[in-house]
Amino acid sequence: MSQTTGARQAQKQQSRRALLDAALQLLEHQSFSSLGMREVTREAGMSPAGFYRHFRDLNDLGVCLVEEALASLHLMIGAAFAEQEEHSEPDELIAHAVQVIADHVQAHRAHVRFIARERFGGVRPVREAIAAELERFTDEVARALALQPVSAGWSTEDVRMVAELYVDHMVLTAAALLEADAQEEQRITATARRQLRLISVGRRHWISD
Amino acid sequence: MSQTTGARQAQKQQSRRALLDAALQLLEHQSFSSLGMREVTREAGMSPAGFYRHFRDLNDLGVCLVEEALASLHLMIGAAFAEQEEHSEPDELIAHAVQVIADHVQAHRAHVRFIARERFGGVRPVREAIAAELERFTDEVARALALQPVSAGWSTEDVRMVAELYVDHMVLTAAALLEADAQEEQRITATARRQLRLISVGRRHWISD
DNA sequence: TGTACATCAGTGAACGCGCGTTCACTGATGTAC
DNA sequence: TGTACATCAGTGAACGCGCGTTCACTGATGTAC
Repeated sequence: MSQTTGARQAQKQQSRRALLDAALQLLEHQSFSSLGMREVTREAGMSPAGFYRHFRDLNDLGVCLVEEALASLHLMIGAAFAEQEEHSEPDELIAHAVQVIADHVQAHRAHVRFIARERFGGVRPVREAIAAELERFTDEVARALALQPVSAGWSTEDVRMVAELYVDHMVLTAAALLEADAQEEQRITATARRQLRLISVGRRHWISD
Repeated sequence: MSQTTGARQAQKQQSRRALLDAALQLLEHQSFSSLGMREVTREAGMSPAGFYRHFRDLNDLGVCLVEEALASLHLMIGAAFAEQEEHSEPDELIAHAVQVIADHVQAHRAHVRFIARERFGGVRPVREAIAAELERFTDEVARALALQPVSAGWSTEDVRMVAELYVDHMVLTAAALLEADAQEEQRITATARRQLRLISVGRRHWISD
């Protein structure tokens, strides 16, 4: 029976999860390059040698975290764009988008912190994995932007440039929200809405080459 | 005589410089939180114990690096704004500003890398020092923007929001240029110019509250 | 169902190594007379 | 200028400690008959 046959696999999966979660936990107060694997196994309640049953080394674990963190981001942006028809007013749409980011930070704090911290961090494999995922992410945003009426007649470079601006802005806003208390959160989201409005005004009056 | 009296101080200053430079050198391939102080003294050609004649610990050295790195950035932005009268065409001004950034990255590669990498890095004292300096930096930019004719009638919040957008954009562009070869540099600067133009268009058509 | 063997996730001890910090020291530089 | 003493930047040895990795192992889970 597959239910019992999978028991071992299920346990292994659970241990792997424990290692990933332990790492995310520890990364709240340090950056990835200073993380130790004894530290991670200790936090996960496993003996040091057990680590090697799941990952080749810490960088391997790091790359898995990148994929995991950006998968949830993909879902977020998908949801945000899917709902845009519900908001006829541009300002309403912007307010909603910023709220989606704030909610995402609330729900995936550790993942967002990891991406923000390691995007320009000192560990090449992790940095490159993040760059590659954000690239794909920007493509996705560019495709969605190209469908909006305001982009009619725009060159692909111009659409892409706006997509990059939005993605960078989103990641920076998320990073800023990480350390904010309730009051700072108000200020940050208010500023983010203004900035998105400025970009939106720029798009409406843009003359594409 | 003060020339000879200062000999000891001058030598000390030189050793301190050697430690800072050694750290900057090592930070090309790792992040600050994984830096070791034996590593730094080794690179500087000094015995480990000598370190304590100059810094309390590595964080102390890190904060000094922040101040140093952002001092050169202040000079840069000052120069960029001072020269703006020479460029009557907005597009020319934007192209010039982007060139100033590219030149700065070329001339202060290690400093720029340090700021980009540690801005959201895992070492709190360093992160907070960078945040504080960028804050002052943004104030400076906001003051310069307020003087431009296009900002007439704008609320201080709106001017500040644009300043933040510019500073973030500048730091991101500088970070992107760090790892770029000649061809990528073309793409990055071209995109940066487009983005600044979009923001510029947004500013011209903005209606401040 | 029961039995005998295979698999393999996780253990615990061991290894050599580099770490950060301390300490008493050395010897060039600085100062007082 | 010359001498005797003070300062203090930098040394080299020593410390205890936690690191990453390896190894033979244990015992629960899975498989074949």
